[in-house]
Amino acid sequence: MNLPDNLLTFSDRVYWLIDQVPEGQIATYGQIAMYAGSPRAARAVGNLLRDSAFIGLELPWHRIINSAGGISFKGNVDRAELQKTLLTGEGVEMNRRYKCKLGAYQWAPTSPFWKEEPP
DNA sequence: TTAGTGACTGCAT
DNA sequence: CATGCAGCCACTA
Repeated sequence: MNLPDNLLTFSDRVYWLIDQVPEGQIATYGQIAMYAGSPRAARAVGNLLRDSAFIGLELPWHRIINSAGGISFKGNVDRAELQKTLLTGEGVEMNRRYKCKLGAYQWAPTSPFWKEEPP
């Protein structure tokens, strides 16, 4: 599969994919990793997402959650609270343990590049 | 080239 | 359910 110049690297695809997730929907780290072409790089996706904030990229970072349907911000309470607030504001219902029903909001790629299968 | 890092995951307890 | 843990991986210094 031929990828466009702006999606040649893993990180490029990760950022691009995350940017595709629409309001009111969510995706897991593992899901992003899979569509980016490295099924077992969920942890790396988390790292990239953390870096994106430092770099200054504007992404819907709050729409990415873990495989359990919860927020993965054990270390930063403020950030976790913000993520919960943002998601709730978009209609994604979360319980007081920062978890939501994955199946009810999970996103699926619509791009011609990943709709059928990962690159 | 190598070793360390961590917004992850699946499975066992 | 909630914890613990080993395996995994792109990045970086």
